[in-house]
Amino acid sequence: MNVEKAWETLKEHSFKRTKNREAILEFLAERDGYTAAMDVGEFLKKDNPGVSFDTIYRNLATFAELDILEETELNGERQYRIHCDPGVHHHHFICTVCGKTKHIPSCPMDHIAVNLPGVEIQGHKFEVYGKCPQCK
Amino acid sequence: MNVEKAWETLKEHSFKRTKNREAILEFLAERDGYTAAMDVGEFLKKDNPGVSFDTIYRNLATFAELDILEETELNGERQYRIHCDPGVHHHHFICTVCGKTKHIPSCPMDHIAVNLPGVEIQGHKFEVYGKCPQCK
DNA sequence: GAGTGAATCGTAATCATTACTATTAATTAA
DNA sequence: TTAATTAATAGTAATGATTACGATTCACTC
Repeated sequence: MNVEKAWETLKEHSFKRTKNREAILEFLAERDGYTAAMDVGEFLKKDNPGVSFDTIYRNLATFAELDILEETELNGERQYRIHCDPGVHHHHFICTVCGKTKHIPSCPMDHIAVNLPGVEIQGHKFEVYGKCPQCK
Repeated sequence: MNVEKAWETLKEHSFKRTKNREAILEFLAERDGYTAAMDVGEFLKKDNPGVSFDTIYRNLATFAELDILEETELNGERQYRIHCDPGVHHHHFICTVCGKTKHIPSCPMDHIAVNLPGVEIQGHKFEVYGKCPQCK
């Protein structure tokens, strides 16, 4: 998912092109891992010191709903990254030091015979944690 | 893991037998799914209205460290359950309505060729979410 | 360029969790 | 069995991320 594509998606859904949204996408496009919502906010403050929590959290949630960003929760913090392969279900290795991720294309739900009679499966979470080569 | 076994483990590590700890174990032994820390606290208040956050969180964390309880984080809340198969690595299906769990004995790490050269794997999380037969 | 609703600001509230000190209680050993 | 000692707890304040909301500003349409 590149930034151009994201703007197309936003336009399709009648979202406006604002400085804050530009800054969020610009920032996350440069990173290749998960970033906490608060850290995104810190970046926005460089250009816009008065940016409000409302703006940060609302836009990140909007982007996640539109599948522009991927979202996860780590250590009680919400984390976001640019969708690395939109539309294709996958998982991640996540570095616990720097947040960088590695794509894991396979999904445990395909490989594991999950024997759960009578239940209605709505979703799942699979993440691998550790240290990336740079942080070891 | 039954309550007797838990007390043995606690004794081995020189933890004292207190009313609060008895109540926590009694409560969680009766449940067959994850329960939020705050909900455990609510139960403690029945017998001990003045119980403090410190007591609730400290004991739950202690129990998790001793492998008496299993711990997870769901919707930004810490959740605990009696360890259903201590010492044997496994995962859970978790009902998003009532919190009840079903044991998943297999682990994706055994079945998936995770190709992550150079990384140091420290852990992983695999949970399946949905509705149990009673909550459908 | 004016009108309109979306987006934002500024700030307060919420909610789970953490922190800390004084007090109480469970165990140990005399 | 009691006294000593040390863990455990109560009570309460602080923290930190997130949510909420009225007032204002801004992006886009006509």
